[in-house]
Amino acid sequence: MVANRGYQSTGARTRLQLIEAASAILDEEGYPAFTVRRIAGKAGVKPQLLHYYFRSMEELVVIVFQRSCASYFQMHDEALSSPRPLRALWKLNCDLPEARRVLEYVALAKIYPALRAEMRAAGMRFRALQIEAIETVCAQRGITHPPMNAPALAALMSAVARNIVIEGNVSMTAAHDDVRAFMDQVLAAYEPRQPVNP
Amino acid sequence: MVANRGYQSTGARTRLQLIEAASAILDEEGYPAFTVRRIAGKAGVKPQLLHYYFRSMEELVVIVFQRSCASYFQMHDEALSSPRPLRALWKLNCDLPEARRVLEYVALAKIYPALRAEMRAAGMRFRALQIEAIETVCAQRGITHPPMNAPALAALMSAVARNIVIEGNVSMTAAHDDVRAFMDQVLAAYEPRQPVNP
DNA sequence: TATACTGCTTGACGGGTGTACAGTCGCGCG
DNA sequence: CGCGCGACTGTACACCCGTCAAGCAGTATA
Repeated sequence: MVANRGYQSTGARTRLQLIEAASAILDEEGYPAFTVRRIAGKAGVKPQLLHYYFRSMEELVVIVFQRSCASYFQMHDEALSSPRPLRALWKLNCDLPEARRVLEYVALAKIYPALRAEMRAAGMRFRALQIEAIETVCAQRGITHPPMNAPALAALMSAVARNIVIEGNVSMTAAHDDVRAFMDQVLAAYEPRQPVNP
Repeated sequence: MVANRGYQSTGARTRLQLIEAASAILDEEGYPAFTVRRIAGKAGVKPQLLHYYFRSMEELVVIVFQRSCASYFQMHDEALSSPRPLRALWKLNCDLPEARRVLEYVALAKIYPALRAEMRAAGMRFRALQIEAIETVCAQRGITHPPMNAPALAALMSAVARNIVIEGNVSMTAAHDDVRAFMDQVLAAYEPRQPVNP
């Protein structure tokens, strides 16, 4: 038997290539380029192979999304485990590539109902984690009267970061620094601005 | 000469029908249905007429967007002229159909560069108006130390409202009431919650 | 050696997309 | 009447879309 370089078979390897190509396409060219032929082209593979490995585009897009989620979950988890979880979370929310991706999925969700369901589930999962983290921070730091309740802060961070991306998509950056400063001020009620000195 | 029912000619009337059909399609079915044939079908007209009146889909989408802007400008203006401009603005921002539309345009802007430019211009225009309105409110009510500066508040309102719509698109409503409550609390620093009694 | 299975290729289907352009109809005007 | 013109139609192009069925090479299994 031949060494299989970490893959169960060449088939699984091709499959992975397709998933990665799809992911890359979405990042680099956005939802309009998320098509059978473009993805296969990017993967250097015949378009029909896509239907050999995936029932349909809908199945593929869901898998790609779940993969995004998994990798995001790691970053998310690291952020929430860091010394200043809320600052880290906010920074993660502001991560451009990651936030852009969400918008592409939003567009695709209009076409693929299964993706819609998946996004809903993931969204609620992440929000719940964030709410929990915020409440933990409040408890640990003895913050009894935060500027807003935990769900509101979680939703606020998502909203502001996401809107910066949306507006950025049409080259609108006015007021972004201001709203960033505001968020910084809000977070200051929870966590110090500077990292704890070693 | 025949009475022309308010239109310069039947041609102009058909043209308007197409624009309205395009607008309706975008509202009812979203960006994926924004196609020559669907729009013409909705208008009850042969698809080729679309290219008789418009150079391309890009031209049409820009015109449709400008029309949206014009009608939105009216509402926007009324809101900012009302006794409690910020409350009215917030309510307008939360207007579902209107906010949904923006998302469809965002998706289309990925395809049509001209729309991108148009959206940028419009976005900056509206934001500037809002900032001005916020500053006026502060001046009139003697608010010298608002919770945040005017640009931040303007961006914040857009962001929060827009995110509610985005999440609503995937049936996510968790934390929305909370973040609404927070916005209400923020606005309370500027304007009373209840309308002034007559 | 025969069989079955995996991985992939070939070729094609039906339908949708935006766009182009020559032709036709009806009506007003000279 | 005849001309012109604006409104509209017929027909067509080239391309892209997702999907499917059949076949084929190589390997593993029996």
